[in-house]
Amino acid sequence: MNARTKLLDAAKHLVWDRGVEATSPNMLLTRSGVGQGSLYHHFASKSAWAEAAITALAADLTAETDELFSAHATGADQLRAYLTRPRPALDGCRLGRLAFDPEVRANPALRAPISAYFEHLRALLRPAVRATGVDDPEGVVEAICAVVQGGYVTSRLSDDAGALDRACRGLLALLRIDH
Amino acid sequence: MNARTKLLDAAKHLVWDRGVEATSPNMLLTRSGVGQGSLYHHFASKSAWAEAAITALAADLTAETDELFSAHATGADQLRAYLTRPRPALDGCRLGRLAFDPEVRANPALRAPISAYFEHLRALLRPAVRATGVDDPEGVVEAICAVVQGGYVTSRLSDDAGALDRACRGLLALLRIDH
DNA sequence: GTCTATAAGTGGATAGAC
DNA sequence: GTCTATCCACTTATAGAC
Repeated sequence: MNARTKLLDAAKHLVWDRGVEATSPNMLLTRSGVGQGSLYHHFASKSAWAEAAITALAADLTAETDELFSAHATGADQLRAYLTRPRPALDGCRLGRLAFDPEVRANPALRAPISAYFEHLRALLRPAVRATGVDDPEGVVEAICAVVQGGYVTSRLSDDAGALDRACRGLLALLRIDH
Repeated sequence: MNARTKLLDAAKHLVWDRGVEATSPNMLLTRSGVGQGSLYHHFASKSAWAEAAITALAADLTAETDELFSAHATGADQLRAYLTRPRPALDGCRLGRLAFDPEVRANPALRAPISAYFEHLRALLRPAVRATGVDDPEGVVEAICAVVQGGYVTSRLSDDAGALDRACRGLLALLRIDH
């Protein structure tokens, strides 16, 4: 495992755990075990490794989500699978947890991979929601995205991993696809 | 307006805008127009003014929410009012935006007023949701909390204030109380 | 109560040797 | 590619005069 890979791996963990603003070059060096010279050889600046980390996290999450949707044939099955998928409720969403990070807000290059992921997610949800025949499909697509992201928020604030699960089950009940 | 009031007012704005971790004593001095000596006279440490700011933000939001619920007689009217209330989608929820702030996570005194607000909100939503006769009322209560918090997240990440509104309307449609 | 001065530590790099 | 040394600004205070 070369230095660049170690750095990127450590950056992904730190950005997920602490966000960009609260992660320092020193933390990255300690966690990766790589020296300062190597860090600035492989990445020109903090925003360079932050962007690489966010891009990699977005690619991972996109691949997992694509796999989940392609494993099911009907819209109802896809929505059920999406809303019951196991999630690290107390750790937060790898991408959504960055919504209020000041460095992410100030830097469009950091925000772009995140907003692209959410656009992709909406595109996957849209046909599945339409297939259920609900009123206001655009609103329901957005509500599904929001319940997951908000479940992470209320779980973390209440220190209760069950909050996210309950919110998803509640939405499934309203969608009337909870067997 | 005395120094302490100016400091608390500036701290509330900064904590809402940037969170705790990313707000420095210097920013507080600049925004409040108060001198360094006064700051450390009125507050012993950064966590002291952060706690005062969060406690005040939670009291404001609790009062607004109580007022909204008490202005309506039926559960359906209360839920409709809660989900259609105007919200600063791109600025974020004063309390929910702190969910992934490292200083808030590390300091139970900062988290306590926030989790108390969400417990209070659930207590207001619970009878209103039960009155609608939905299946899984506990799940639906949590879904309502989550859709609002998640709507703030997806609005901010997509730089689209409409996302929060659409999510709330989508949930109202599923609740079948959207006239 | 408010002011200015000071300070130890960290953040985010740059320089130059190896 | 990796190392150590160095740098300036900023963070979070503390000290002591007014």
